[in-house]
Amino acid sequence: MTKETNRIKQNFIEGLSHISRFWGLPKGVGALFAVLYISPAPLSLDELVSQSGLTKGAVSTNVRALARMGLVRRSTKLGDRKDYYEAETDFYKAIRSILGERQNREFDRAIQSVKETLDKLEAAKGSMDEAERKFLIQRIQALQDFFDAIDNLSRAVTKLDSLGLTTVQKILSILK
Amino acid sequence: MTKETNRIKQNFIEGLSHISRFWGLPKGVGALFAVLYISPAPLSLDELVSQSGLTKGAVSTNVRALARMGLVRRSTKLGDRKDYYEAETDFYKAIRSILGERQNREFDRAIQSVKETLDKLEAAKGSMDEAERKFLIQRIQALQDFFDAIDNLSRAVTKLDSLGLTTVQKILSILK
DNA sequence: TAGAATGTTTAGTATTTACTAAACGAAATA
DNA sequence: TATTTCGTTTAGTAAATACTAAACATTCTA
Repeated sequence: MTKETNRIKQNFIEGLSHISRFWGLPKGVGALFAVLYISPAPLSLDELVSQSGLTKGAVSTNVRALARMGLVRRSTKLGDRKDYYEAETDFYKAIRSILGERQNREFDRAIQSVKETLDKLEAAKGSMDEAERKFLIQRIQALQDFFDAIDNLSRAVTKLDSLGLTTVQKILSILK
Repeated sequence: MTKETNRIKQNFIEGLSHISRFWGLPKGVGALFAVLYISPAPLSLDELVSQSGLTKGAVSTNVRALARMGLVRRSTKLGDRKDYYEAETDFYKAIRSILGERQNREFDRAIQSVKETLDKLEAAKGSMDEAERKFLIQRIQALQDFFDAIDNLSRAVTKLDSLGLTTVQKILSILK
């Protein structure tokens, strides 16, 4: 591999590391995805270690996170007990996977707590100032509705085949 | 304010703190928004201090972050030099503000670095293996296209008046 | 079964982030 | 001009996070 090639790849890896951090993920996650994404063939954990500069432990956990998000796939070669990883190149598939993941975990629980507050308010009829109760219910219900809308949008997105420019234009033209 | 009322409010504040952290924001941000959101009137910085349990410094910086995101508005009262803050209740407006904010800042810069890599690859004709160059260009171009699609989607969203259930259903029904 | 190869987990550390307390600056009032 | 009121900034600290190095468990091979 030429010096120039190497420099360009390094630049790309750093770029994705940065984007990764911007999205609140460890930069190692971005770096590993970058390494895999510009590799024409699946890479083993040790290859990831040498190409990313991270240690085995870090690669192990970060690449697992990537797999959970659907951004990389795990594969094996016959007669080789190493695990190999390759980048998912269908980003829409990855988005669907990520949204699905988030849906089921903390996001739902977090939203649940808002619903809980609402239930408590409904039950508190009589035990608190009625005007205030009405006000709080109205406000928190509006928040709840908003979360539901987000939830629905995310469900909608997971059903799309892609998010190409034409799709977006289509959406826009219809709603404008 | 009754004990019960207080307990319910506290529950709500904790809920939003949690959601805030889930979205990668300081929990103080969520707490402050919650306090403002369930307040029928704008609150001063000192009132936020007492109702959130944070110190002045923390409230100052966190509430400023909220204002930058468009989730709270600053206001003043005549003949009173305190600043007052109130929650934005139009969440779609807030979303537009947040997306607009993100757009212009780091996200653009991050994406720019991918574009940069692409340019370098284009310029590297001759100075590296041609097959590999073509491969890298193809891959990174695909990533670039994806980012552009996201960018367009976010622009599209900022143009929507709301994201109500009917809107989402409309999108779905058209694209399915 | 001993040894090697592989991936995961753990314990400790470094880094980053968000907070507190207090100093500060600016603006209003006396 | 001195004093008070208010918000911001700063310096230091606490907490959370992501990493490294090494121990560990498991599976394969000799």
